[in-house]
Amino acid sequence: MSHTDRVVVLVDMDCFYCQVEENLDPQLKGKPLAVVQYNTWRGGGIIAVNYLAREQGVTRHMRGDEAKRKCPQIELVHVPSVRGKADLTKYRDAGKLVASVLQKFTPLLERASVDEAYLDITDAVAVRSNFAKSEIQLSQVINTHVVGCETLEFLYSLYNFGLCDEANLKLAYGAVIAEEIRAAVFRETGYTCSAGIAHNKILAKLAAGLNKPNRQTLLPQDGVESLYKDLPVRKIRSLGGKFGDSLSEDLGITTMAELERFSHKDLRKRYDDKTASWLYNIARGIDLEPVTIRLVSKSIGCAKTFPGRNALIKPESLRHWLGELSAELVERLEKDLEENNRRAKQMTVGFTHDDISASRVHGLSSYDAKKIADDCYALVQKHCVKADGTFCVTNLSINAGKFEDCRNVTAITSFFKSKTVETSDYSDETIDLNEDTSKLSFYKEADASNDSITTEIRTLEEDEAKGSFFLQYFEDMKNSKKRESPVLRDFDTSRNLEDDDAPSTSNGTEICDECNRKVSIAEMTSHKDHHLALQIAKEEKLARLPTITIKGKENAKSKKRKSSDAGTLTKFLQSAAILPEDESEVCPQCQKRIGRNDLAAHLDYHLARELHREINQIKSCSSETAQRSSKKTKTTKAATKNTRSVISFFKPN
DNA sequence: CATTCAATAGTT
DNA sequence: AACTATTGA
Repeated sequence: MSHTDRVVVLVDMDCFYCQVEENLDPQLKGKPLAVVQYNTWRGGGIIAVNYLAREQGVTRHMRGDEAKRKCPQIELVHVPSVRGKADLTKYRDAGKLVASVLQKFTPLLERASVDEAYLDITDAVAVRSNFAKSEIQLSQVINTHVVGCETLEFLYSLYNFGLCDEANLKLAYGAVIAEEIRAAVFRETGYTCSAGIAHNKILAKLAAGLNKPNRQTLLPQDGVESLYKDLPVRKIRSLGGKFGDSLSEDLGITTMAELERFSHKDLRKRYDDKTASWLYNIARGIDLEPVTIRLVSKSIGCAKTFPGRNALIKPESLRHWLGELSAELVERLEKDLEENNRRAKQMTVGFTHDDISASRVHGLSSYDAKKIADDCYALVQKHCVKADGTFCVTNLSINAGKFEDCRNVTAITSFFKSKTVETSDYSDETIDLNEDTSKLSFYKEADASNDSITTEIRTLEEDEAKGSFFLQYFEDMKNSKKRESPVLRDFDTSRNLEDDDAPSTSNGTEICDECNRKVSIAEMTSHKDHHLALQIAKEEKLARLPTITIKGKENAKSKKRKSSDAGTLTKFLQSAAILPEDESEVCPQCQKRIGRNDLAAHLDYHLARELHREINQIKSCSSETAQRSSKKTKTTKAATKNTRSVISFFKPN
């Protein structure tokens, strides 16, 4: 029961609105592009920029005109204007399509915005690792970056020298599944996305932003320290605004590493218990907030600003715009009723007048645009009209919420009560019955039948088209001899506080000069062996890469030799560190002192590292062709030549 | 005169 | 219920 038990993925669509436009009009692909709303004032406001345009320095916040100046070739797509205001329907619909794909991988899906969602794939990972027949291969995580080390090094560490903990293995399977998720999203929607894989939501979100676009990032718990070293506090979700600024100012800090120096007690002096605990945990990469099932929004609203001279001062214009807003609102509410079988019971009308914002709540008995507009008009007028009878409104919004389910929900409710505990590990998760659980293929299937879950499994098995996670899940469950009882996860935020007085670096450890990680002194020898053996693994992986031709004759032997030779090689390297100056030279790559006779081989080691990095980059950009192919050829040659030297480096003469 | 619009969560 | 803060495209 620890904070590293879960596997959380944050899927974030790349410049989503731009991708939606590119797919609707494929001619736009390959061109710098921005999406703008309204073109009346300085070319409209930019709300999304694709990566080609970002390369040219185009950013959000810019006006369309400014973007044109920066990047004359840029294509500007305008958000359609309906009833005088921006209509974001197509992006909302595209977001729903993506969510429907994500849903196939776990019911524990939380839509965080139109283009972002959290997935708790802990159970899918458990299934994978329980039934895995072989080690995870690099090819399964070819688009994955790992914070703190090379992906290959991370994979290797999972299976050797006992350095791996269960937690990192889970994340590795999480990355494999995340690759599959992103591939499915692309296959079924044509959109690319980035993802973060970590033990919690905060870290998953942070990780997802590290390698964009169309890449994913695994953030191991032991990668947090290096990442936090220079990470500005504002990069953490919810610390990007005023609170983060005041935090930085109050504590006199800039980075997360600096925040970690504050004890819980120190934080408690300035913040309430909840905030202090949250900060304390987050500074250590701990976040216990659960992924909650949420597929639909809790409110639906629309708004419009009337800046400067557009301010509303006449009753007719006020009534007009409330009419437009309520028309849009009703349209969306009716669509929502169709899709989600629910009705909003309350509305809130918001308004800004003379720089003062206010809002009023009102019952919502029917989806009647005229009645809503009239009700809103009365409320706004009552509040905004001054003593002299004039008013000046610069912003209007209408929001609908307090949804109630229309459908007979008892069948589903009773299903959860009777079946959830025995079949699922989600019993501790909040399940909002306002959600349209019938959309979950699993629940729908189960609900449609009164038979037991086992019967249901057979139905699913017979239906190949239902290629969901659950098919595999139940398949594995059924074949499993022993099944662990459901585990209750602990999200109590008051727990998991480490002892304030404990030293941040425990005794008996040293920093490995290869990887800068803390390693216990007792384990240092085998840890060093790990780095050496890693090189052998790299040779093997290099040899296996399909686009690279390397003589593989030494593979089998080098693997066999691994255990027997690693120790001697360790001694070789360690002795190199204390060589006298006249018999050695300082390596220009790593500044280590290397015996003169071994310098050539040592340089090959660095070359192999570099090659691996290059090859990784080529592999991960497989869509590009022309420009890359020349580089690829060059690299292939170099790999053939140099890797053999690396092999010989490990071969006893 | 100018991001604009949308959605959520927390506080009082 | 009203208001504020935050995030994100």
